[in-house]
Formats: sequence, structure tokens, C-alpha cells
Amino acid sequence: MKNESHSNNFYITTTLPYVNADLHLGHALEFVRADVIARYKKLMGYEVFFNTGTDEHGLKIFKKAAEQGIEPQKYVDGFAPNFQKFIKEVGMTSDIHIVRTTDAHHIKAAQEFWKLCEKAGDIYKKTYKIKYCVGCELEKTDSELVDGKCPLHPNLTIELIDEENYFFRFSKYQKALLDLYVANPKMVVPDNRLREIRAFVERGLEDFSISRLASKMPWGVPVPGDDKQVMYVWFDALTNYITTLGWPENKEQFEKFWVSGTPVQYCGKDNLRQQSAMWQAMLVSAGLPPTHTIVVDGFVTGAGGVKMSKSLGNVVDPRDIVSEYGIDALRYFVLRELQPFEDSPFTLEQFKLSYNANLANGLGNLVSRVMKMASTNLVEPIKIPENNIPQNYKDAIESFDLKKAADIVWAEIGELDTMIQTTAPFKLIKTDKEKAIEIISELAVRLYNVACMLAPLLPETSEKIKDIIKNNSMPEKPLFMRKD
RNA sequence: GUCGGCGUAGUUCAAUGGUAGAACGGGGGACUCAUAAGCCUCAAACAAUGGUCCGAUUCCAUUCGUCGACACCA
Repeated sequence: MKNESHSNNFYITTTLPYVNADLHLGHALEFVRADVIARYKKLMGYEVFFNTGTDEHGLKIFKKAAEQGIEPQKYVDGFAPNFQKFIKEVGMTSDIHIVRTTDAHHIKAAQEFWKLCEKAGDIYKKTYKIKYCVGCELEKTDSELVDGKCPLHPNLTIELIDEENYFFRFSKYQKALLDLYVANPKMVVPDNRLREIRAFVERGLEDFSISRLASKMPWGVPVPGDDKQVMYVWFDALTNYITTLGWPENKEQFEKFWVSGTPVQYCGKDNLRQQSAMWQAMLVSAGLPPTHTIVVDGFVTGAGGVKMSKSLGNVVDPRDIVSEYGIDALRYFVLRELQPFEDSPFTLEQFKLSYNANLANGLGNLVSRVMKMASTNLVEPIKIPENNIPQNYKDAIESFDLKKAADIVWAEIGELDTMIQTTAPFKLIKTDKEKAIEIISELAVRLYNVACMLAPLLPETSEKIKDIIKNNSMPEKPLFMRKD
């Protein structure tokens, strides 16, 4: 267990998508959530290191590049800017570190990591038989086979080909991992995911291969001291979480954010094993401290919980939403309408309903009605209150329950609407001006607090509201226009 | 097949061993500061069966439904 009491530094990272991935709502969801945590911590006075980036090695990339007849490096260089554009489009804080697994430093650091595992005696060479379908001309895994045959070519027999690869002694770390889970019961959020990974580890671990023959697939980080092999993609990819910090040379930064901080990794549920078991074993092997918290997201599905897929045509491009409704509308939906840790359905109809109800009629309208009264009746702007963030809101964010945090904000919005109705300052102003002004000021103060709570969630909107209150003015146009 | 999660109003969620809460959507009403917004109000749910208990939506078992894990899909 780490001492987490006095560090004022905070590290958070998303998973790295493949550089050529179609960036969909699921990616946006993870980015937005991590971004909220990063902004929140910054507002709470932490120095924050926020990491994301692109995974650029491996067979898939290599093949795509070959199809297009270009060098893999050229191919990934063509895609990397898309990703960087995308994260801006979904409103990620500008203060973000972007690692590419083809960065010279990352490559070198991944090799250093390898050497440490090797020194620990955890890397060894082994021949194993890969299963190969001549029909597909591809390696097959057991889970891809049906009755030991390739489902696409059931009349061909699967060939076994000897290949010598490096392996990582995962099996050695079963106890270390189980101990880690016992010592850090909140290491994986939500806790049923910890149960899931614990069950997996308890069933026993097999060593896994961590390299490929360069003659077959050269697009990877060269294995130190063996130019015939390259690292298997994800071995180098996982190390990005620390190579981005400048590890191993930049000891100070690594110490600051990883060792004495509380490093947080966001990932989708399909990444549970890699992040909470394999990567943790790799860290132990290399003699480095484990991740503090791994937050596991569910997936966004289509209507009725159906998987989103191109063939069903229910894939949603978050950029389309942003261009029609704005960044904060997308963020709002991700944060409050999607379950923080479970699969959630997404439909455009639902999105619009929720937008109209909560952003246009709720928040936006409240700002207009309060500020209309304030700007016409108060002679000067209210005294800007100290940040008065309620504890339950903080607790919700600290436990990664961003939906609960958003619920708290919207409960306050509802209370303010009710307060206007019951105290009716717009009426009172005619009979008891002093009292009415007192109420209007209180409304503005509480609205300012709402803006403060919104700062990590809907940063643009939060700023707009704060400005309006500081100027004691009306919004020039509705914050969120109703959509019909 | 083995293991695990889940199954609450039309929808998405919440709480709880003792009258089941909310939001959105739907019906009705009074108001007017506001984005025909807001407020009040009405209708609306504990998958099924059995067990433990004075009492179960909550605990247990079974069934059904659903999602996931069961390794190299990073």
C-alpha cells in the first residue's frame, strides 16, 4: 500500500487506441471521463499528468500498411494527427500528454523495461506450436477454432507450426497478484471487476508469448539483443503508461507521479486482464510499483443493448453529436445518461430528449431566468463566493461515480427552479424590493456554485455562466438552444 | 459446460428486512422571471416459484431472461 496522504500530484491515463481505429463513442466516453477526473484534480490544487496516445505497432497495422503499399511508419504518421484532432473535438483539456508507441523514447524505454524483466529471470525463449489455417493464411487462437477447425475453412486441417518466441513468466506472479488484490481491494473499480480478475488469476496463469519473429512481422519494438524478434504489440503498448512520464531517465517525474502519486488507468471492460493482471505482473517483475486504481468502463451499445456495429448501422460518431449539439452536450450525456461502469444504450432520440430536458429546459433556462432578474434588479454583480463544493459531490468524483456527481449538480438546479417558484422574487420585487433583491442575490450565488461544480464536467458552459454572473448580464443567446 | 453480474414504473436508474424514490416521457391544473421553459398534481414498477422470518423487493434455493469471464482479440 502506498502512502497517499500528502502527495499533491496526480496521474491519469486512458487506454491507447490503435492509431487507425475508427474513433467512436466508446473512445469518447473514456476520454471524457478521464478528462473530468483530470480537470477536477487540477481544480483541487493537484499537479496533474494526463496521458493518452496511440498504439502503433503490430500485425494489424503492418498488414494495412502493406495493403496500401507504404511503409508502416508512414502509415501511422498519416493517422496520428486524426487522433489528436479527435481528442480536441471531444473537448479534452489542452494540457494533455500524447504518447505514440513509435516515439523514439517510448521504444527505448520499452526495451529498458524488457531488460528489467529479463534480469528478473522472467523472460525466456520457448518453441511453441502456433495453429495456422492455410485457407486464411493466418495464425489462429483456440478460441477462434470450432471443433479444432477454422470455421471459415472447416474442411482444411489446422497446421501446427513451430515458432520460437520469448515468453513472460506470468505464472510466477499468481500469488503476487492475488496478494496485490487483497492489499488493495479498491484497485479495480467497480469491485465486481476485481472479483472477475481475481477469479481469472485464481484459475491459474500461463506464461504468454511476448515477441514475434521479425521475419514474419517486423513492425514492432526490436527485442534487446535479438534482432530476429520484435516485441508483441501489447508488451510495448502497456509500458506506455510509464514511458510517457519519461521513465526510466526522468526519475524525478516518475517518482512524482507514479511512485508517490496515485496513478489511475481508465480502460474498457475488454482491457481488464491486460491492465489489472498482465501489466501489474510486468510491473512487479520490473521492480516497479503497481497502478493505484484501474477504472473499468462498460460499453456503449445501440438501442436495446444491441452491440454497435457497422453492419447494423447503429454506430454513432461523437463528432456528429458535437457539431450539432456542442461539446458540453456530448459530455453531459456521457457523464449523466450513461452508466459509469455498465453497458449503456445510446440513441439519438434519447440524446435529444435528455438534451432538451436537462440542458435547454434545465440548466440553460435556469441561467436565463436567474440572470434576467439579477441583471434588471441588482445594481452591481454579486460578490463572487468562495468555492463551496459539497462533500458528497467530491466523494462521488473521487470514487469515479461521475453520474452521481452530475446528479448532485442537477438536483441543485432543480432546487433553484423550485425556489424561484415558491419565493417568486419577480412578484415580490413590486411589494418588498429589499427582500426580493436578497433572494435574487442568493439565487445568483447558488448559480455560481453550480457553475463551479460544472467546471470539470462541462468546462465551456461553466466558464460562460461564471462570466455572465461576474458581469451581471444576460446570456447573449440561450446557453442551450432547444432542439425540435 | 464452469464461474460471476444483473433482472424495480413506457424508458434509464436509486434505495431498503417493516408504507418502493427519482429523472425523462404521458394526463390534468394554477402561474409568468425564463429558452411555449419552470412549478404543482395524477397514472405508472419490485421476472417467476418455493424457503427462512412476526414480516422479504431486500437473505437463501430453483426456474426463466440477460450480460460478461473462462488467456495471447494490446
